[in-house]
Formats: sequence, structure tokens, C-alpha cells
Amino acid sequence: MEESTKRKHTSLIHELIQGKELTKQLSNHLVSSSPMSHQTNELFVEKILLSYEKALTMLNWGSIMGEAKTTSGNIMDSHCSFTNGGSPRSEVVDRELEHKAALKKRKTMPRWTEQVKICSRRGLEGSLDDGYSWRKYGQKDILRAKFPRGYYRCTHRNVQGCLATKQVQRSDEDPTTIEVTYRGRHTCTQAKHLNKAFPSNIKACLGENQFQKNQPLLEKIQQQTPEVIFTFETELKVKTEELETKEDIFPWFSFPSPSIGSENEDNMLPETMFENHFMESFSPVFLSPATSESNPFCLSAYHLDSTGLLCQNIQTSESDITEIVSAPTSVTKSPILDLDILLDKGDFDTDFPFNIPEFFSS
DNA sequence: GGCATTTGACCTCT
DNA sequence: AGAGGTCAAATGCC
Repeated sequence: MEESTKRKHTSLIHELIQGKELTKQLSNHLVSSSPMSHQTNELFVEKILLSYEKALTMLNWGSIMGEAKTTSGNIMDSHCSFTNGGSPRSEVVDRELEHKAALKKRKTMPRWTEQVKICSRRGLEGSLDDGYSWRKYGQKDILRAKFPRGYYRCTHRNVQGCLATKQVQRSDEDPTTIEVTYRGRHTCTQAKHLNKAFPSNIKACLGENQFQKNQPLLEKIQQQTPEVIFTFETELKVKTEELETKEDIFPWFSFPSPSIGSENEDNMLPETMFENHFMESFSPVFLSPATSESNPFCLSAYHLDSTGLLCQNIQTSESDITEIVSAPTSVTKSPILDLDILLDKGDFDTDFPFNIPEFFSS
């Protein structure tokens, strides 16, 4: 391995270990009898985030540089395809290889399905607003399915190379439920810049504009009704596919740093696993309760281990409970539910396509 | 004009 | 060969 790569490797490991240590410390503080101040908590979280941000930046850089190399077979050992300008012909070949690599990578991406109840007032669109911006690129009638399947990809795909996609299909059995199958994680900036001030479920139901408009009111509701929010936990089901074991789904809890540091590639985490699972879980989205977004791994992490860090958080104080509980459940529950607190029930429009009444518009 | 959606064609996989 | 997934030209909207 060349020297610079080694150095990057070492820094990466350093950052990850530091993150691990900080998390441990935070965890210890949280379980210890002496309660930490909110500021100290924040400081720890900031530090952890910074560490992981650095590590992720390094990984991103690595994956961008290595993507085509690692996914298109023989190119792996050849740096020329990147360093050489290449003839037009080799450019075409490169493009073809890149295309194939992208397809291959897409297939190996983690996939998970969320079942989302359609918001009574916002209809389908509201339910699908998970905070990310998607662009529809196809629709297909599916065999033996009553409703067509919509194909969406991240709006920033071309600009930032974000490969996240999702498929949206209305359930045959329950037309008020839509199945959203996500594929791949967001590598675009919106993943980091999503509004951190509020759980996504409410945003999802309101839509971003309405959410911003009514944020003060919603914040008040959130403060006052944490228990209500908490009770809606079970509505949204998340399935993971191609992720057989708990370790597969939550590799980050084991912090397999020795293997990361290993020179032996066989011992390393598979690229997709590392990139898609590990990174997703430790993105700011993960660590900031209010930014849990539609990340099912976050959700699962909370459910995974009742003795885990996040559950320890829950034991800290009532105000924390509000904050923490409402956040992860923002992922676990249907977006419809918390809004139903605000809305009168009924008035459910089951026609398809859905009407999208403006909630809070006046 | 720029961006999003629609939709038929095409590609890949089983 | 058929089904699912993606592409890309055409179209619509702001």
C-alpha cells in the first residue's frame, strides 16, 4: 500500500476510535449518577459528530476515487483510467464500465421498506415527503398489483452523485398504506442539512413549507405531548432486506476497527456495508435525535438494544424523554398519527391519485 | 429557460 | 420470455 493511502487509513482509524471513545464517555456519563449538563452532552455529541464527519469525509473521498476501480473488476488495479485523460474510445469504455459498476453497486445497496400510512389531509404527497427531495424517473405497472409503482431517485444525483432511490407503491390490501422501499443512503448534502429542529414525521406530513410555517405551533405541541407522540410507535413497519443478522444491520455497534485497520482486505467490512450502514448510522442524522429522518437504521438501533446508549438517554430526565423519544419514534411511527392529534379524523380521501389539501394553509 | 413529470423504449435478471 | 428497473425524449409547469 502506498504511503499516502496508509496515512489516510491511519487517520481514518484514529477518527473512528476517537468517536468510539467519545461515545463510550458519553455513555458512561449518561448512566452515572451524576447527571451531565445539557451543554456537556451537546459538547460530547459535537465532538463525536466531528470525528465521524472527518472519517466520513475520508471515506467519501476514498469511495469516490475508488468506486469505479473497486466495482468494475480489473480496473481496480489500474489507476490509469482515472489519471489518464484517455482517448475518446477509452472514455466510452470507461463510461460503460462506470455505468455497469453503478448498476452493480445499486444492486448491492441495502434495501429496506417502510410502510407509511397516508396522511389524512396531505394525502400521498404528504406521506411521501420524508425530508429528502426526490425526482420521479419512472412508473411501472406491476404484475398483480392494483397500483403502479413509482420510481424516485435523489434530486442531487447528477450534481452530487447521490445514488439513493426509493420505490413507492400503494398497498393492495390497504389502500391507505403505501410501501416505500428505499435503496442506498443519501450521500448528498441534504442528508446533512436537513432541518434538525423537528422530527421528520411531522415534517413529512406537513410538507416542508407548511412545516416551516407552523413550526412554533408544532414545537409547542411536541413539548406538550411527548407521551402522545410516543404512543404511536408501532404504526410504521420497517423491513430490512438482504440484511440477515443483527450484526449485518447494526455493524456500527461493534466498531470493528481492527478489521478496518487491517491491511488484509478480506477482513475489511464489505464496502457497501461499511458505507451504507455504518455511515448512515453515524451521520449527524443519526446522532441528532431530531434529525432521525426516515432512516430505518436509526429506528432499529433504538429498538435493537434496550440497554443501548440511546435508551440510556431515555432514562435521564423527563425533558430528555420528550426530545429523545419523540425523535426516534418519528421514524417508527406513521406520519399520519401525530397529525391526527391535530386534525379531526375522517375526511379521508382514498381516491387515487390523492387530493392534497393544504394543511394549515390559511 | 430550467426543472419535474410522464411514458414508451430499452436493459437486466431470472 | 416476461417482469422489474432505468433511461431519455417529450411534455408540462412555474
